[in-house]
Amino acid sequence: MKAVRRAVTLPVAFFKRPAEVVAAELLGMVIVSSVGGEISEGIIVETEAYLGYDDPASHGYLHRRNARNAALFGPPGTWYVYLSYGMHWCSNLVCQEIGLASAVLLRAAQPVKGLSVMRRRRGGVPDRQLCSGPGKLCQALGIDRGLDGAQMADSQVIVRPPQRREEIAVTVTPRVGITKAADWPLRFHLAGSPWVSRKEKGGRSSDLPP
DNA sequence: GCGCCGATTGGCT
DNA sequence: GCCAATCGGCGCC
Repeated sequence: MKAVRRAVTLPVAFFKRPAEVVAAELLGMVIVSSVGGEISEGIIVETEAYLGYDDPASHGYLHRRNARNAALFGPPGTWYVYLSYGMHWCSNLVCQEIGLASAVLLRAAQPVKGLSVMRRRRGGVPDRQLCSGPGKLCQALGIDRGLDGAQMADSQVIVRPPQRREEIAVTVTPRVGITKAADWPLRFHLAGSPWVSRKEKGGRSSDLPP
């Protein structure tokens, strides 16, 4: 009898590190959704780091905790999903340690599998825009509040390393759509990727070891 | 291609 | 009231 191939996902230890490290290393990894029994999958091309209670742009700034952001204060590897502007879901993975309120926001992905599912969920927009933003990514992958608070490895949406790790170039820019600490360079994306949420306008490129 | 603006919900001042 | 880790449509250059 053949050995069953177990789904390989990231260990909790991966998330037990500073959010900016996790954010950079998530680039090039694969996000796999089986929500609703339908597989859809993409390569993560854009992320943002939120550092925790010291970060004015973090929902957990100054330990501000409420019913909505409780998952952000959970253990590393926890999904934190919240509603933005009353209509878009945004997905984060908690980093570092319990209570720090540090996380990485998934901002964009390159669709690679389940394109028809994504197109249906996204209402037939051009493929380039299926996952080119945090709200779009959630809609394409079927992510909503149902994922909030789940441990990633036990959930219907997991992240795994790519089949083979290629050398990638990461560009760092300020974060998007925030007003506080808006100049902190904590947004990361694959250099030159056409699948990101907005065009590059400057930013520093650097090579990441394989 | 770029910038402005409305939609819509919930938590906070 | 006011604001927000957004999106898509519209007007204008």
